[in-house]
Amino acid sequence: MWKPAGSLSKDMIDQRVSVRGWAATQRDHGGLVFVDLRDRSGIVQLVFDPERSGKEVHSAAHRIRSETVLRAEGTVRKRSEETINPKIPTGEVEIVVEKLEILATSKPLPFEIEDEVSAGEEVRLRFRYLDLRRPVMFRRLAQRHQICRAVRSALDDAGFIEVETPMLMRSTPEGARDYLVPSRVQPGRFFALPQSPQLIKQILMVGGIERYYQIVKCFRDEDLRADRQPEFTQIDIEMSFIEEEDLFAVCERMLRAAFAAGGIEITVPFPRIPYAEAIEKYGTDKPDLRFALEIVPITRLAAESGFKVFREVVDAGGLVAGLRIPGGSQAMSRKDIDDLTAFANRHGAKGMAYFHAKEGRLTSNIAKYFEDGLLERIREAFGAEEGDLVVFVADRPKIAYPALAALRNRIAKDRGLVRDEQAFCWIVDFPLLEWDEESGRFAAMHHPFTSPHPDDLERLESDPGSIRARAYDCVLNGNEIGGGSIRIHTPDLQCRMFRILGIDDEEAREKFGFLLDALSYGAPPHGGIAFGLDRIVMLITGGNSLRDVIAFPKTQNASCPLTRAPGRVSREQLEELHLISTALDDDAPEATE
RNA sequence: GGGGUGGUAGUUCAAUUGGUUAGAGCACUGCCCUGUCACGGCAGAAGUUGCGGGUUCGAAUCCCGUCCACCCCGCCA
Repeated sequence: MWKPAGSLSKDMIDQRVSVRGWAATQRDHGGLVFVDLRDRSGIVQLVFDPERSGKEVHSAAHRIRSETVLRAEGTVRKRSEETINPKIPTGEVEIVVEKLEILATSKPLPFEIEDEVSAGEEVRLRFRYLDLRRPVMFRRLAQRHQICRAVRSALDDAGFIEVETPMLMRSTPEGARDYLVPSRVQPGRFFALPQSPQLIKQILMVGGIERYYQIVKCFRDEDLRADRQPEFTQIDIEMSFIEEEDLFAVCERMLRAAFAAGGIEITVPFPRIPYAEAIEKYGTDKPDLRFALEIVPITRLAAESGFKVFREVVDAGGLVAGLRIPGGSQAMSRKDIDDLTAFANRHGAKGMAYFHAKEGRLTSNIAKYFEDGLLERIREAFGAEEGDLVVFVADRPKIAYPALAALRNRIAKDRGLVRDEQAFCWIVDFPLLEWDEESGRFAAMHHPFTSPHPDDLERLESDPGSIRARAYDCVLNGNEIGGGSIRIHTPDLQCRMFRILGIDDEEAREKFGFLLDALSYGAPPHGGIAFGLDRIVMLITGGNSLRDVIAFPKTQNASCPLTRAPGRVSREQLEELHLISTALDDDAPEATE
């Protein structure tokens, strides 16, 4: 007899039903009382009629307030033609209540429970249980669940098994900052929460699991962003006896299933783009391919100009490159261009030069430094047509490319060039190492367990900077949604790799001995990847923030307004853990001088 | 660590740019109301203007510090 509120329909007319849920709104006419009852399935209108509901039930109805929890029993009635509410799916019927039970009452609400959210985020998170009652929030969580189901099912079909891995692990050098957990039993020693189960899943491959996956929480103690939470969920995958293409095929099938669960059809296979090409064309290793707007290098042409800024950059071995903004000369005001320049400055560029394509030639405040023939060759390089604007950044590649990438995204958004589609790609052939200015040594671009490209192996010691890695990222619409690599599976190569990273044999033994040992007992060639589940769900549900697809997210300073975590602990707890806090404690008595 | 935006009633916002009693919508309380669905009507309560200090005859408004939220840079193998 119990029915979900959203399930009521014409088919149930004259049936006696019972519903339970929350009072969304109450319209008390003194005589007639209407209550919109909400549960997670939807809303149905309850009617309290003094004649049909009885005196007691009717008077109890006056006590119903917003978010009163109740159970009602009554008869489904067809609404008369003029009282049908077309705005809700159950709008053709209503329930004439004959029995009413008030199960719980609610204090006045800090904000209204409706999809068009008016409250600020801090309030929403403090009262997350109210926020979650908003239908859109339930839909997002339900969708997340469906996506997980699809992922599990797709990987299951491909022969993967889900294996749980420890949350209390060893802290390892490099990578993000670890969340540490002190050991009570072993004074002065610490566990680390996993940044990802990287090594443990490789050990699983050595253990003959062959195909592992896990939907698993990971922890990184770094600063937050709209698309970064300190605790987040990965779809973690590892496979034995495979090459890159085998993994890509599995992932493409999995992603197609995941997006289908979110009602989005995607095209596979995804284009493969070498890292170097991505940087040259888009300035970034996570290009948004929903629009073209490719970067055009004009370093050689810039060298011929009399423009000092360009000349100096070229002489220092830098890059001069630009973007053609179709119709930009006509559409953009001087202020728009100034704003764009300020934007480029925020992203590291020292300035932004520009040309208008007008009356068949390029003009601007710097055109006088360029001969006519040179201007024409620059115009041709960009294919600039009447009314276009061309903007330039000149700097070291390390500065210029990111600035151009940021400009590219900004311009496409501003000018409405972004197609409504899901543009996936694999970025491949990453460099194995990158030079770290701070420590004055090479660091692994992906991680130290990534296999170098076999063709480059002989240069590993002689020219480490030139080695390609068997690493790859999966990129969607300018977002990195996954990354992984084919791993090193022999102890010799792993030790060579450690040495290049400045980890000597002794330290390698101390910190990664278990891995080297494992690799010594017949490790299969293997590789894997990890996808950011939260990001994927965010992109599928069209959200702007990870916080909208995580039930209980952290705020920007990594705290939880609901539980007020992190909190203080007692002196006794610290002592038990052999810890002393160096932080000034507000609750402690003032230190006297 | 750095840059930006914001913080005023439970909540979302306003306050003529330093001026005398800090307002409005929604929510809340009371009364009235038999076809509403953003119900309606009448009346009412509700404020440490984030916090601390300063300038001033006078501060929500200006200055300094600090806390919180959001966006970005750094950081995130």
